[in-house]
Amino acid sequence: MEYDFRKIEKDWQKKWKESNAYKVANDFSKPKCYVLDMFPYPSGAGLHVGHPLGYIASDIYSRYKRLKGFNVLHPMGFDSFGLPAEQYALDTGQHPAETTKKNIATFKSQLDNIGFCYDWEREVQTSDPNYYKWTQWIFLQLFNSYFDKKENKAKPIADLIKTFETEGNLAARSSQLTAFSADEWKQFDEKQKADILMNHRLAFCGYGEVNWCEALGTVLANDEVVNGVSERGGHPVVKKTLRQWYLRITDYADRLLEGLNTVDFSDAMKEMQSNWIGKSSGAEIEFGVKSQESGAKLRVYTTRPDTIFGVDFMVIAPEYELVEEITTKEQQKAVEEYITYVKSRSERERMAEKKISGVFTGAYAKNPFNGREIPIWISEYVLAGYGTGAIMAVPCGDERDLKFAKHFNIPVTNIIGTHFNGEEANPTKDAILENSGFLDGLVMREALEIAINKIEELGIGKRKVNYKMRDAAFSRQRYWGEPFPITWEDGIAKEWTGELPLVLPEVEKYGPGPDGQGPLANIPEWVAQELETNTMPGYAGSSWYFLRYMDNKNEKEFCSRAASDYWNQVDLYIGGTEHAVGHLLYSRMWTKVLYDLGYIGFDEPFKRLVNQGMIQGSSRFVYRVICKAMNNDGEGIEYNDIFLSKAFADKREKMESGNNEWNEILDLITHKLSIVFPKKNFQAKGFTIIPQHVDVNIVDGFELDIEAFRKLKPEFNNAEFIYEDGKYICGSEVEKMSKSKFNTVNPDDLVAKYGADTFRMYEMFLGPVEMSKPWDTKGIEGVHRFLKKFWRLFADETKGLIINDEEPTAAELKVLHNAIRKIEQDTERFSFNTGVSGFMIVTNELTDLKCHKRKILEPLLILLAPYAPHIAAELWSLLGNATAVLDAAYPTFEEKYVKESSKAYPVAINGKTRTELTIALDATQQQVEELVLTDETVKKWLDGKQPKKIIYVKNKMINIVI
RNA sequence: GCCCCGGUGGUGGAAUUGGUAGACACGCAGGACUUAAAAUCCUGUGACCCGCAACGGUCGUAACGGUUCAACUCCGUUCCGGGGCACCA
Repeated sequence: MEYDFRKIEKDWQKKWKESNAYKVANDFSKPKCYVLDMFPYPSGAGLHVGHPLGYIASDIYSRYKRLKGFNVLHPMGFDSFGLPAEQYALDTGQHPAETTKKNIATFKSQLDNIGFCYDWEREVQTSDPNYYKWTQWIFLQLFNSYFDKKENKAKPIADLIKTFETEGNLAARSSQLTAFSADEWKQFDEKQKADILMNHRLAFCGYGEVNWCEALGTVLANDEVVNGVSERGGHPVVKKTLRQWYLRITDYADRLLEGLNTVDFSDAMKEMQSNWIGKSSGAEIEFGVKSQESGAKLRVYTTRPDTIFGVDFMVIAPEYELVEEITTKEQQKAVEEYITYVKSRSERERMAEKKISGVFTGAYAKNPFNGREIPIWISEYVLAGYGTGAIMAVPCGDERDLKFAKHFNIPVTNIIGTHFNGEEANPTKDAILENSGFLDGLVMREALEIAINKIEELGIGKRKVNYKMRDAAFSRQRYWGEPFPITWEDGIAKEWTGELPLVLPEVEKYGPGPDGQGPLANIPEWVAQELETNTMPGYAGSSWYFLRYMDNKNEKEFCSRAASDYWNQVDLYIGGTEHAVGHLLYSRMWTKVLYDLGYIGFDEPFKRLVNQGMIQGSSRFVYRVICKAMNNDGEGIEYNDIFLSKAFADKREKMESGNNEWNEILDLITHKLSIVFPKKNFQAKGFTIIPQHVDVNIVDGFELDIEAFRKLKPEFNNAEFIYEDGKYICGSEVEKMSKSKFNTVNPDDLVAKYGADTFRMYEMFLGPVEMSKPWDTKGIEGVHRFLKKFWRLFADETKGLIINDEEPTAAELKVLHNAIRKIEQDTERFSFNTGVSGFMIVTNELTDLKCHKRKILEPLLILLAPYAPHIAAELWSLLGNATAVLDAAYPTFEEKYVKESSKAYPVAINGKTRTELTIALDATQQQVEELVLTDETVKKWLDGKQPKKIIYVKNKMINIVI
């Protein structure tokens, strides 16, 4: 009776499907547990071994919770709108809906293969009109709401209109919005009113810069732009301003920050989010510009108004509105050239640039306190979207400013005395100010407040809280996304009056529309209805999908209140850190809005978040040689079907024409040429080595399977290989797992070879779920061996079942209960790798004890069921159980079976362990000291001396200080 | 550049709260079983030194420095790898 995993797994998957074993009911009588994975984008490459890492972890946890009596919601779906499908459509003409459908089918079959406990009845797909109907509906809620600063929450825009009608916009006096009275509001025409309301809507329209590629006639995503040119075709890319939709997430900045205190995310994650929000306090200060009689003012934001006397220059963003106005004639050309240069640069490049660049405008600002003239510069490191787009540079206190000053020979004022050495800027707040007018002699920390007060008093600026976070751009000039249920009449955006969903129309081609508009602008009927031609971005659908799973068939609501009250927050959310500041912030914001508007009863979506590490690919390379050769008859060829093993290719750095390494390779090539062209007598003259990715699936460790290689690439049927030690060794590199790098490993292949249970446990055994690591299939055998060994506790090849009903011994009970404790703890704390090793240990121990007792093995089966559900189900039923192991009761750990009365303590001398002593657990300090001093090893180390101190930590260790 | 994470034997990793570094596996080496292979089982396996022995010694958790009776764990500096930086998802 062998462990026939192929048959067992197929049978059980079939049984589970037929019996609806994973159906989740909205059974409100049971305690609930909501376990969620970040749903995947169904890419054409299918699932690779990196995807299931988190899915297996959550599956184990879900099954574990079910055994513990919870009603567990553990759904799966697809984030099926997105750029790759659209690009594929552009390339091949296939409708994204078609390819997406195919890809989803592949993903689902791959997922089912691994034996996950999803209730597919609850699946959601963001590109399904029945789903995006509600995405559009929520968008309209955002569009029809504003953020009430007083109540610190979203409210219907109708409320705001009422306020305008009765009190006008008096509150606006303290902000940058225009103030008006109730009467004035009533006088405004429709367009004026609409424009004002647009300044308050949570989803609003504005203008923003995009990566524009003229040659492709389209807007490009950041990762489609490489070094200022388009990734496809290498065309120039510039900034272009287009009308865009935004979400007013900045209004939620404070609540997003505060909410972090109520959720169980890692400190790193919380830190990333709060850094992204970037709350800072300081002041906005206005500086007069010298050359401007018009009274143009330069408004800067600074967190350090205390350093105002140390300002040696100003830097404004190249996009700053006053650039043209203040630039002097002499500097005009230089400024224009610089701005042209900056236009070709992405924001990322601008921030990452180490090289200092900038240009002087010729204009000077005036320090409002001492009248000092300060040169105004333009530099790319100041971004228009941050603060006011202008900074005051204080080189003695800021490294970046100091480098800039040094580079352009701008004299540096020292206001912090000895705290500044002229070499390195010092951002201290503890220095006593010098050269600082009325602030002289004050500690900076205190000067800060005094400076702000003075600035406000003089009316040259005001206290200001600033956020680094910007409002979220919420539109794309693309096809494959949710259409906005918005129409434009006379420049006024209005809610579309039809019945949702507003279905994405068919298009003939997926290319861009006119003037940088999306493909929808090519459809006459669409344009005729004055419908918005932008579509929503990828994160629209993913910002609320966790709510739809709760009640995915509901046609009347996005989710019934009863369902969301019951399932409530996601108890455990698993996904990668790459979503730290995108998806996780947007979904938190949407949840808060839905809560504010009374649609759900909680304002944080995810109670606990676990970040799974990324499984990287371990790529393999072959080194192709392109060589030139000649023979004595003057015949010359270029030949490129020779591959060098790694050891030779590694020498290429050292190679120079004519040196030893070079000649060695030439000889090897010449030899190979004599095999390919037997009578020609070619002599290799020169060569280049080109590393090429090779499919990792035909490489064993580092050794290339040449037969498989020839089979896979018939064009290399006659290729020659230069071996080392009789093998062809490949190069390797750790990279992202991707089809284009030929380093993807398909779980299907591993499941076919070792079974789903082995695959699941191996992925967990690889290491902590949170850690990133390159994939390596080596080692899976060990896990497979373990499952076979586990099987042999129950069944013998020849004798069949070997289970008996004898009473367990104390030793056996101890082994079992140690395992219960370890595995339960490890599962709870998400340490699945040590959990797996716990199973290995208990199996090894029971094998050594030759234990085949039902009373020991049956509880063990329940422990294993979440990790390896198929083998557990099979053995469970072989033991004669009529019920499903899925709903068995989790075994309870009992202390009494594992209790010890003594412990083998490590005894250290000066911190180094020298021996071991077994001592009763309830021993006192004095007893231990006496005992320790009689020990031979200790005596030897003491060498007759008296110990200075004996440290005894109960249940831990003993340390003798000499 | 900025923010976050990581670095432990030949390899993946363990050490949960500062308390025996290397659990559990892989690989490798040797052995048993077998006509043979597969499968399975047993033994050894961080480096170095001494030695008849070892339940003997020294070193060792990226590097350097610090705190402590005690540091993989805490602090500081540096190096390397990964993720994010607002239109990939």
